[in-house]
Amino acid sequence: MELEDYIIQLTPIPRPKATLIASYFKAQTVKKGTLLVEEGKTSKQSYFLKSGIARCFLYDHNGNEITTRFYTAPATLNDFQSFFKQEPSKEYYETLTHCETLTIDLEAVQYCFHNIPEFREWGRMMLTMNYVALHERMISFHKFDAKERYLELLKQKPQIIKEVPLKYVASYLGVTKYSLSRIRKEIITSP
Amino acid sequence: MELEDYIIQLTPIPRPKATLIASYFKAQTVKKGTLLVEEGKTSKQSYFLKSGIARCFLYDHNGNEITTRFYTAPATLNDFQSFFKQEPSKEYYETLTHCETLTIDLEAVQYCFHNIPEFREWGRMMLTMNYVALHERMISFHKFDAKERYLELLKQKPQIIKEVPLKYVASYLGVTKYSLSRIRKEIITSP
DNA sequence: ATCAAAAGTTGCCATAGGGCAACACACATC
DNA sequence: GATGTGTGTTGCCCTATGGCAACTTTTGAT
Repeated sequence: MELEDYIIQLTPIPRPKATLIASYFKAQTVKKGTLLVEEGKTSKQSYFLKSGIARCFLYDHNGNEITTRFYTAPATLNDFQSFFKQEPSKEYYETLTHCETLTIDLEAVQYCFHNIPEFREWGRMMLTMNYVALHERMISFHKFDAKERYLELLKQKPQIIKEVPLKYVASYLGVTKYSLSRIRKEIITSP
Repeated sequence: MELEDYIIQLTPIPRPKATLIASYFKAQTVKKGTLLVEEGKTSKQSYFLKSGIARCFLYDHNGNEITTRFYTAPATLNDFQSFFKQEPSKEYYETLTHCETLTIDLEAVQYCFHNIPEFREWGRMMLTMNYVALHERMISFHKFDAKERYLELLKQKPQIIKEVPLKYVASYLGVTKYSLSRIRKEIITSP
């Protein structure tokens, strides 16, 4: 999906303004397995994912990777804390497929923030949406068990279940790959 | 803590501006056990907690209360989704002690948003802080077990452990009150 | 087509935490 | 001081999930 259309879809904004905002982004193609943001480094860019899938992950104290979030196009991707505060990121962001992205650097974001009120509004919308999504995720951990969370993800984002290796999905759901494999089996054998 | 000082502490802003912002809030005292926001109702106000403790909670599918967040003064308290989008809240917000609050309604917030750039900035800061805090919480669920989460809470917000009934703390940590009671015992008997 | 590496599955046993029921304790009210 | 309600503890057993090791399947590179 094009960035313009993505913006218009999410916030009431005249098309020319959306086009203007989109003009500050630069197109890029990124191959599978690329780290867009690295732990310990300060994020210099924000991304719009035009096509493809990405994930955010970190390591626990045993050195195991934990996937904390998936991004499926169309989506915006950045590390709020690192990008806006210009401090080292605590997580990695990695493409899981070949991706087409649009990128924008902090300078351009700040320029747009000051000069395009609709951009501010869009930014606030993005932040709120992210907060709400995270909150829902947190609640699902309290209310549901692993199997229910898996079924919910399958319903909401089947693309992830289909295209992403099980181990990443497992840690995202808060279980091991062994457990998730058993959950799958259970679902298949007893519907 | 006074709202002015709270604002100044969190965002670079001249005191007169902070005073101006604070002037849009109205003082109130609220007794223990009051619901500030109710599930199913649209939140009309945002709160600054000058003193006291509050919590946010909801019910799972078994009818059990789950505490999703604690607020210890000084803190701002609102339901972003319900307040800003004016849609029904999905959760309850309840005072756990007698509280002194300052309240502001949506109209005043919007007026300030349009007329005080520093207020916008402060709002964005609040939202970012909330997002980051929630994200940290989410990560702690992936990385740590119940005992470790308890010890972390004890370190970060001892006031909550001291003053809030165990059952609320338990559901906040994602365990039953039985398990939390056992975790406590374990910590006492084997340090 | 072949082969190596990555991904996924499964048997086995270990462990964390759930949930009931009974009990202990504190404190507020009368 | 008696009584009741809310709070916290604990014994018991059960279930969900963890984690290792061995295995099968899929995928990707040459």
